[in-house]
Amino acid sequence: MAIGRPRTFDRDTALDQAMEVFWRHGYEGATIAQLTEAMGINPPSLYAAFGSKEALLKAALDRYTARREAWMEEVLSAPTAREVTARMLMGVAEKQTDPSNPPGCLLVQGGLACGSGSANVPFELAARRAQTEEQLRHRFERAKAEGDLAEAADPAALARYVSAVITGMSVMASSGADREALAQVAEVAIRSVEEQSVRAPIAAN
Amino acid sequence: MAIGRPRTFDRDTALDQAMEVFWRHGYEGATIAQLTEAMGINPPSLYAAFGSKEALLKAALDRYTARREAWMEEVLSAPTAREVTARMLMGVAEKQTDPSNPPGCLLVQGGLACGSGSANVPFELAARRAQTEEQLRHRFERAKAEGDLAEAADPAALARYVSAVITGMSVMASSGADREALAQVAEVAIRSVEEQSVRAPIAAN
DNA sequence: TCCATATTGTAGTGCTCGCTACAAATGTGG
DNA sequence: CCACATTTGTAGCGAGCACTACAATATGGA
Repeated sequence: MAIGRPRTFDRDTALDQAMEVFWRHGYEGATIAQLTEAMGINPPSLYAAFGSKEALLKAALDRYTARREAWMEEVLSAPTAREVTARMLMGVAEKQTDPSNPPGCLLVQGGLACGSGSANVPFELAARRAQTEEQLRHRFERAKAEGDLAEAADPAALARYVSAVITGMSVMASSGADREALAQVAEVAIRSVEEQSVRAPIAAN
Repeated sequence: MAIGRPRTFDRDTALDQAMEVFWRHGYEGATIAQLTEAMGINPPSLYAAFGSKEALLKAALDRYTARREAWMEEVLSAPTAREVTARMLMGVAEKQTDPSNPPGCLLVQGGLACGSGSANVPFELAARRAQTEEQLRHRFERAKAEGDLAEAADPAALARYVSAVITGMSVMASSGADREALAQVAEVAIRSVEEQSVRAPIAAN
């Protein structure tokens, strides 16, 4: 059997370029022409490799979350809820203003409201944002079980709160806020979690 | 001199309908066909009255902020920084989940990232969001001068923080969070400002 | 060497976009 | 009742959209 003409581009490299376009212009604002030019390929190659514009977005989102996985694990491995929050928010302040990427977070910039033809894109992004919140909730539940968070603390509410602050920072970054501005916001938020922490945590590790 | 055929629609009513379409679908996701249908007019009437799609958005934004002006003044008239924040965030939790409007905030849902042809729409929205932050900053500066906020408090940072939380809540609301969820976030954030308040404020009002 | 298979580049497809030309309609002032 | 000014509805403009038909090209296997 024959194998066929080999593809001239690297799938993941092309996906990185597409990610950047979606990140900067949003799903609806990104055109196939912009995407193909950034990816260095022609439309038929794009459609053969990814299927559709929306499927390309999903592939880019998969790669986006996969890229942050290692960092997320490092964040969640911090010994206390307060330290988890601090690493998380300070990391976000840095990442969202990293000049080697578009500002903000792809899961927000991708599109909060879309036209009727792409109505499920906002859902897709929201579902991926919810994953981070869930990871935080689990971590905070563990913190409470370990006596690190106060008895009165609500892990789900805290996770929602941290998640909301992250989103707010993302929007700030996308409209031009610099790292110091984001770090100031992070600092205030970190104290909120600190406030609900037990003063002398068990710190069993 | 003659006066001409009278217009058959009310400008502000039509603007309200347009506002809702932009709110629900974003600037790029809203089509002229959707707008004219919601406004109950035909394209030539829209263009004669507002000039262009972008000018229509700006008119809708003007109306949006004008509508909230009275509420903002009521919020800012609260006696302490803590109370200002509480009224603000609890009001936001309620307004952003009010079923008589699309969820979230028009200044966020309108569009964070846009295609190259509408690049200044995100700027326009960011500028309007910045106004709220500025109002909060002024109010917090006054609070500090009145001895209501601690000496160590940074009014600008606090205003940025509250502004970021509002934005985060807006995104949460747009992806389906209910009022209780938003109120929980608000509650945590309010405690952050409380923490920077002087325990027995001068409360000179 | 020739076939089978897959990708490539060119050049479009139909469709919807924001926007407008134009003529009929509807009012006021003389 | 006529002349003028403005709006209305119809119909359609060029441009750009996501997407694809097709032929040329490049590989591995027989």
